[in-house]
Amino acid sequence: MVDMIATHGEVKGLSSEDEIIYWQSMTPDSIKVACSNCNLRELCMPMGFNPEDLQKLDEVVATRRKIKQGEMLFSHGDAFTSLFAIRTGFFKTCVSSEDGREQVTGFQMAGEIIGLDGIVSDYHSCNAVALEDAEVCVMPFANVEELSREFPVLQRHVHKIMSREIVRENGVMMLLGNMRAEERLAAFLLNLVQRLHARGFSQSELVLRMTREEIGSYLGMKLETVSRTFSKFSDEGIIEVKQRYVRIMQPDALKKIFNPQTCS
Amino acid sequence: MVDMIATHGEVKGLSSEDEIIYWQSMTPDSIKVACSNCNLRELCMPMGFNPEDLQKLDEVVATRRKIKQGEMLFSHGDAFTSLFAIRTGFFKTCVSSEDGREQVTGFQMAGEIIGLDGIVSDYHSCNAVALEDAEVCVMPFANVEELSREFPVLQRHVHKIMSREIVRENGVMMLLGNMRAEERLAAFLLNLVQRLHARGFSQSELVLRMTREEIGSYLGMKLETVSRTFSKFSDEGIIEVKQRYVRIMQPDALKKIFNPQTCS
DNA sequence: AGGGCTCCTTGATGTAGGTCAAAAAAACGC
DNA sequence: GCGTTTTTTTGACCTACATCAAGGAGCCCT
Repeated sequence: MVDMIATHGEVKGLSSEDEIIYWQSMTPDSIKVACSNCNLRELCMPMGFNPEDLQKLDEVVATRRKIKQGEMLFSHGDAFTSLFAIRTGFFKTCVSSEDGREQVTGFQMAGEIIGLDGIVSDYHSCNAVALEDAEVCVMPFANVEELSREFPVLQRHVHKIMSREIVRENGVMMLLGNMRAEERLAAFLLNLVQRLHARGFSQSELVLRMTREEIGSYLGMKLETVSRTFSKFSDEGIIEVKQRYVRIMQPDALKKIFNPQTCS
Repeated sequence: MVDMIATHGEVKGLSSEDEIIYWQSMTPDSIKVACSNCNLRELCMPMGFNPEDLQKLDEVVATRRKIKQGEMLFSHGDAFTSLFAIRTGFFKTCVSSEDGREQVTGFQMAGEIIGLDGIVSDYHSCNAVALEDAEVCVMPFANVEELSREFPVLQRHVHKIMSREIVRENGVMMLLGNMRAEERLAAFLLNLVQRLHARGFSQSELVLRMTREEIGSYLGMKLETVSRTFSKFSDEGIIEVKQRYVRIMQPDALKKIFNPQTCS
């Protein structure tokens, strides 16, 4: 069985014929987004709903929105009204200091939720940029909170999503504070490929949607260092790199670089 | 008016006579924690409750718990059941990699909430260590969620607390990824003193509750570099340092180091 | 009061990764 | 299809911070 690697933002089978027929069978007016029959449901929605509750849950999503590559979904200072569930495409989020330095705080793919930074102050504190053409489900936060009160399982889900983000950032702090360039890049690749694999893609091949500079910004290193480290891994036969395409030849070697303990 | 600087974990007036009398006037059995008349309420609880709701809200806190300096409130792998509101004392939270490297992910003081990392997987992923004798309010997360469903203002409050933590960590990522040692330490001092000031302490004097090594771990630098940078600031007359005691002589100079843009 | 801690400071030296520069390779626009 | 722009790679050199090392200061315990 051959895994797909082409488009990371899409989940295997998402743009299936079912999907197309579903859309065509409705008049433009009646096109209403519906979590209840979304292939991504298991990624961004809680499990274990009975059918009628699931119907109700469709109300979280108000509309969908398409974002072209390079465009911003939201940016620093924008009023916060909604969370966004990524349907297709790939995003980066970044903060920038007054003097223009930019820090990429994360890369997000289909099924992940962005916009959580806006809750605390009612305006966004970071930018979300589409790294490829994307579509998101717009979930007005008022809806999220209202339905959370009604459905404990949704409430718990929202809490877990936020907690997961906190724990992820803890891990990035460990990377940035304690790890060397090779360890950071190994961790980065392993994390990406693991998330892609969870979406039905290959666990050994991927196409990077971000530049060396963006990877570097995320990992606290310069683009030249990213490039050199890729080359080093490649020379050692750990990966194959051709521009944005990466093939992981020796996943264990990567794991060993990231964490010498766990692998022999 | 002279601000206090002695004990960071306590908020000005917290251990007042009122407090002592309040405790003495009750029999041991009837001692029940109560947010409704806690001096810290405005720090860790939402505003704008009417008295009877406030009564109800007391149910979030099950018990209190004292933690001695150096002891852990929770540690990696512990089952997650509760969030903790710090009443007095000062904590650090840290994660550690398999090979023993430790990354301090934050320092927390009175009125702040810790334990959010545990929500996602039902066990804690970091350690919380008391840097001085401390007392926390134990808030079973089940209570928090139940009352959140009943009181939208509490629900919103919980969401804001988690979002604030996400935004804080974004800022730390910027520090670790983009800033030089001096900028990191300046940012660190300004942040600490600002939070202390919000609790009624001086905006120019503070006593550090953590070692140089812990500061270094948080800021991604070695303890020697922390020490040298303190000395440099001291030589330049920006601060006065005597071991753990720090006096900020030129706050604007610190701000300028942290962010050249905002200050002239 | 004295001995053994831990914590902090400061100096000398080393190095990982940053900076600068140039060219090659893709990607893009018309 | 061709010129322009963006992205990537690689080399040569440099620097901010790490590492190693040695004292010194404060603190706890008996």
